Amino acid sequence: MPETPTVAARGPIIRPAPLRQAVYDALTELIINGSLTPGQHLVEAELAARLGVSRQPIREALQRLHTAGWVDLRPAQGAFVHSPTTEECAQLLSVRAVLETHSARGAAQHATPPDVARLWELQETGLTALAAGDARAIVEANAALHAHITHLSRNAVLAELIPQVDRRVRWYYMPIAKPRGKDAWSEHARIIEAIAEGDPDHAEELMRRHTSNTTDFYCRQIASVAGRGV
Amino acid sequence: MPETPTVAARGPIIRPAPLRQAVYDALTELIINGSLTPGQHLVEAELAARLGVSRQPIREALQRLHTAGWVDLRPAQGAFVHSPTTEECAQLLSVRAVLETHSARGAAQHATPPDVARLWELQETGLTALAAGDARAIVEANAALHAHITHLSRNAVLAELIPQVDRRVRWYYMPIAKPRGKDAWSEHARIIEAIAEGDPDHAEELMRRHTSNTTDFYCRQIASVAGRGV
DNA sequence: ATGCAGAATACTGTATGCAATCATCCTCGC
DNA sequence: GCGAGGATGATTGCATACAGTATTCTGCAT
Repeated sequence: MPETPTVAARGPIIRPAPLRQAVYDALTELIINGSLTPGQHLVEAELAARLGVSRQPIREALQRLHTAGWVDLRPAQGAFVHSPTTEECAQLLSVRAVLETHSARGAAQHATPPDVARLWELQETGLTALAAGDARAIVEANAALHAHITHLSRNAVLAELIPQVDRRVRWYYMPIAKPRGKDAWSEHARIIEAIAEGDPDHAEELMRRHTSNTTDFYCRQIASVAGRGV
Repeated sequence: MPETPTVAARGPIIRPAPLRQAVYDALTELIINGSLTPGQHLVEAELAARLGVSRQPIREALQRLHTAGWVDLRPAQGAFVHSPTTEECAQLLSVRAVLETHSARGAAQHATPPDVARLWELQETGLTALAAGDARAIVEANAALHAHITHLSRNAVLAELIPQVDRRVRWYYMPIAKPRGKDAWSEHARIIEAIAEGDPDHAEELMRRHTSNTTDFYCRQIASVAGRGV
């Protein structure tokens, strides 16, 4: 559009960077914060108008959202916000457990002292968020810590795959972040210690138990609430 | 890629015109068989002319190829066929090992007699290809068998993630398929037996050793050719 | 009143056109 | 001779336009 992109107070994209990326970020945000509810039909023209762009970047972003598992793309019918089921959450957590366990082993093999120092920093951030009781900050810190452990594993494929799973887990994990937090972060500390000592077997085993605990906690929480699966 | 077998019951497969899917398949084929070499710049207009479609489906297919790891997409510069490194191959194989191991466990827990019968059919196909010495058929049968084991794990997330890794492994695996074949398929047989007996621990352990053997074989092969291993 | 058939509508899928950007190469100055 | 700057060609990114198809509403017959 010939309009000057200077005035972009709300909603519309501000960055002169690739539009599809901005659209992708905007849509994930809208899905995470609940502006777009599971099962909702996403009309391309509507989204285009809402974000102030044409349908083309919208389509490309929807493709990426599809491969990332955020939306279901049904041919000749359009995009729908993905509706997570309890089975899928459990599967997601189980796969995440396997991948994270593997990355913990790699991290213990490759981590350097500066790397470990960075981990302790992230651990501190998490504890602060936990003390403040900010669920969103807790989840974010948790993701940052796990992401860095993945990074330390020096495995590009792992680093590419885990975020795909982890971001979705993050979404489902939000409601249980606070009650689970205390135990989780003390487990984190032990994992970091094992990585610092360069003990792959120990780090792997600790991460296995950590993710297993998280999964169990989630399943129990779901069971106690019952009927949260759409 | 396998469509959901739950609905694929009757009626001729009516494909309205999923051009992007056809383009995606065509391009992957071109990459696998070497018509498009690693590092090559993929010009949209050129591909469009070559496949007889417009640039739009090409663009969408390239997006998917990017997320699948087949091409690198550099902003404002275009798509380039991904150049695999030996480190990446090793990482790919290690991640695949972890995921396949997990899926073998799931398969042993959920497989029914008909499922097992199907596995034996696929095993037979593989042995036939092995006897014929057709490298391509061997790799294909191997992929089919592993894919079915993944399917039997009844884990949608796994079924979504593994092909992303496996198809790329398939590509790198081609050169070593024949020499590795004999041992691989006898190991397959034992894994199928464990699944048939519903023994998750045994199936998991066998698959772990199987993938480990494949990884080692690959690394040794690379080392003997290039002179530098991992 | 209910079920079905037909048309209208809305949306997706595809094609084409235009502007911005990047790479390359030639020319000019030192 | 060598490096810097600008011009030119090519290619991507975005927008718009058109065609095909699924959905929905309406009207009619049962």
